[in-house]
Amino acid sequence: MNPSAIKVACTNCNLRELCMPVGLSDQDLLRIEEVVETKRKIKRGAHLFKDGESFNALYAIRTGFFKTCVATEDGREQVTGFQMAGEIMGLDGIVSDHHTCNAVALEDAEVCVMPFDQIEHLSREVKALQHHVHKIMSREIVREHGVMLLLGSMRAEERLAAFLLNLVQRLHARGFSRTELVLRMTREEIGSYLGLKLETVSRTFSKFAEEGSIEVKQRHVQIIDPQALQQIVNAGACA
Amino acid sequence: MNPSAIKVACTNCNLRELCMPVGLSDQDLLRIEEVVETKRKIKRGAHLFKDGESFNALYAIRTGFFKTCVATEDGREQVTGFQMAGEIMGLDGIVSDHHTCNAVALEDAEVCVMPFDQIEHLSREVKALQHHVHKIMSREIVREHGVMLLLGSMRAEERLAAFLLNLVQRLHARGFSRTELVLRMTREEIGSYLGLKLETVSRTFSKFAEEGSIEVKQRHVQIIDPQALQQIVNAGACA
DNA sequence: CGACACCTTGAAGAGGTTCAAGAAATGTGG
DNA sequence: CCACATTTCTTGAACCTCTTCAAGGTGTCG
Repeated sequence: MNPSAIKVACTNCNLRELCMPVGLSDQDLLRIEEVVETKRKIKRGAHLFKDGESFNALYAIRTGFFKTCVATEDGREQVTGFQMAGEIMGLDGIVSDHHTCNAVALEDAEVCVMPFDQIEHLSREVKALQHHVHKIMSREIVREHGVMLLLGSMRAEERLAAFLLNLVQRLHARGFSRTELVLRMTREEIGSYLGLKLETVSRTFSKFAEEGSIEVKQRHVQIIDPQALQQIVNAGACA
Repeated sequence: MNPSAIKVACTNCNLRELCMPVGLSDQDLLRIEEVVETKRKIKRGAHLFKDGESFNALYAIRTGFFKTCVATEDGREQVTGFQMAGEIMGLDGIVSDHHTCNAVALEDAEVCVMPFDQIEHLSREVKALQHHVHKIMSREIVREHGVMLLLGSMRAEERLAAFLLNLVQRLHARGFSRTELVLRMTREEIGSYLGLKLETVSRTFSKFAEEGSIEVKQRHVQIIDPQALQQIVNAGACA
């Protein structure tokens, strides 16, 4: 058994409303809690799962921050997302019983391990869980539509502005500041996600800072003028 | 009732193995057939569903060809995919009970309408159906990862080559030629999907034709040298 | 404290876009 | 069935954004 595996209790988890259906009976909640068998700790830089590994479970992030990325044999890499507390990882593995991307912790992290056969079993009995699983997958599909829009039709400044706004919005939903954030990823990782080179990311940060929209000190970013950023995102479409 | 609604029979459908789980008992198959209540005909240019409409059903394409696209209020548009016979549309609508993209027929089409509440109901009882639904959603997530890789890290030629190879591969799986295809979409729609302008798409077609990899007559494309196209896709990663 | 990873900035260059014009195909109505 | 309007496609030339290459600075961790 994994030495970093720990028993878990959804009942007291403050992320419950993020990863669990709402309005469950106490009884159903307890049954789901049995599915969420263990926690697993992941050190910064370590993989939660790797491309090619067999798929067994979905993972709900309790603490920490992850990136997921796909890679081709010939060395191309693309960050497909950044995940934070309450978000679910591993959905890519269902179709082929093998993971098709890598999940890497960008800071020390803890995830809840949810064996997928148990999820399927229980969601045949608990309607709310079933629908919740469907919603989670649908949400991921819709999120990726948004990324495709970003990659396919936005320019560098628009991409970075949209990225920053998305990040703070998600952080704010978790109780953090809506104006201040600490980036857990490198410029290169941001660039990969946004389809830009790290130099372009860096330059664009500097440009936003010059314009007074943000303040940047390495990975600490302060959003000074969120509306200016929003403006940048919307303005581009007027072409 | 929709005048173009027609009773359907999965049992004889030659696309069954594409949209249905395999190894079903005759009994289960009949039950699923009840879920697939009706067909619906869509004229070229008409919407199957629109962004904002309430979500009721998933759609399996019987004949015809679709595009799905997202749009922002401010006029930006992005084609998120092209769908052909046997593929499932509408997954985007599950999360919010409303569709978040547009599905437009690029040629006269017929789809099977599968009310989602019935799918959920039945997949609580038929394990194979449940898993099949999960796989379909996971497959879409993985597909979109591929598009993100394409948009985020490939150059124009690589994108178009990958696009063509993907199209013929899917067509071939449906019994069509693996070297000849008729594009059902405009250069502009290809461009939107690939994050390029229509002029770039056109120029790149011409370039491939000059190099002898393909022959292009408007929307008729003949793949002369598939390996050359594959080469182009792989080569780019060596940077 | 030193090695290493990460970030910033500049200058030159390439790839893709934009603007523009014309050609080919498609659809429409008489 | 043909003429005309419209849409779609191709191609050229100038331009612009982002990349590439390069160097130096900053921060971090053992």
